[in-house]
Amino acid sequence: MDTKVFAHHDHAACQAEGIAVAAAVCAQKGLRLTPQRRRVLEILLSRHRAMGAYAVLAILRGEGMGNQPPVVYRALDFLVKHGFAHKIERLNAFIACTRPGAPHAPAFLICRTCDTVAEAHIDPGGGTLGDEAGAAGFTIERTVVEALGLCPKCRDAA
Amino acid sequence: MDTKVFAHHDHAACQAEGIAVAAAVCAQKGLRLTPQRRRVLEILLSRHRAMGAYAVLAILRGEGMGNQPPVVYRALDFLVKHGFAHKIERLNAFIACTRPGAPHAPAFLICRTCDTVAEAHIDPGGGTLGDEAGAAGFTIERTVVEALGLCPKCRDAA
DNA sequence: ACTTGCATTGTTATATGATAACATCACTTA
DNA sequence: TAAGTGATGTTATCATATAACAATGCAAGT
Ligand SMILES: [Zn+2]
Ligand SMILES: [Zn+2]
Ligand SMILES: [Zn+2]
Ligand SMILES: [Zn+2]
Repeated sequence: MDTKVFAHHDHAACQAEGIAVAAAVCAQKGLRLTPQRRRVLEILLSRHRAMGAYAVLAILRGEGMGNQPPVVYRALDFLVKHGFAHKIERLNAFIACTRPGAPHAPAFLICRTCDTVAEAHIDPGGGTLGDEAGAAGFTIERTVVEALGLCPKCRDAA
Repeated sequence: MDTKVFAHHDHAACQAEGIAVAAAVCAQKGLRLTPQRRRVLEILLSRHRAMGAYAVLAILRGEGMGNQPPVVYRALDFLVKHGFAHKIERLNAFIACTRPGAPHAPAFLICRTCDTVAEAHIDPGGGTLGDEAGAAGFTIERTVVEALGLCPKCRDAA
């Protein structure tokens, strides 16, 4: 799990690696990491928080890289579709993936005080829910798992 | 788990019980299950599907029980706050609780074909995620767990 | 009955999140 | 060059949710 995000870490490396991996995966799969898409990913990578589409759009606007909602939604759709970003349903917001390229079932730890979001990885068919789904004949294709609470730093501060 | 919702069952009993339990809990806790709130709960209980706030509002309108968004959002807030309904984050929609009154951590199985939603119950601090959160010092207060896939009926039909 | 306080409801307006539709541009390939 | 495809620009609109304030209803205490 990437709970390092709750503590000090080499964040410049986070960002650089995120972009580098995305670029490598795109090159390998024949996808086009266009300037807009790359910039949106950079924006998401700039912090370990989820950002709303319109917050991203505001930044793009300031840089002359797009003025209308579809611009940012298209970029976000691309990033989410290919696993470079995730949508946090609870927040209607988006965050860069910390394990891009590799297929995985993400889960998120969301601090209600500082809004930091850590990405964990789970077995989508595992646990109690997987057992019950199996017993009921329900086929799980995708999971949304988001835990809300307090990160260690904010808990200690309280 | 209430996966009976994927098959034939005595649904009239579902509805009657939902209302009866809500009324009993409200009486016991000094809450007011007003006509509007009761009616919204009845609407949610009418099917094992999540309904958008505006879909509920459309029904209320047809019955002269409210014309503006705040009417339905207030009723939904009340029902969610006191555990008579849940919000499905993935769908921006609401569903009646199948275990009202008792505190619980719900999880949902959402069929992408027929839109039926079953409510399961999980241990919020259990499983891989709970372990990882504990290891990271993250305190889980609430969980959003939504599995998307195919219910047995729709899978057999495919 | 009166009044005081508080929860609920009515209503207007607006904020926030997301997509449809269509024109234009750019890059690839025949 | 021409056609085909994917990406971008742009307008308009839809969908979801809340702020703010007025009016009403209800209960407790006098
Ligand atoms: Zn980092
Ligand atoms: Zn925090
Ligand atoms: Zn039923
Ligand atoms: Zn189904």
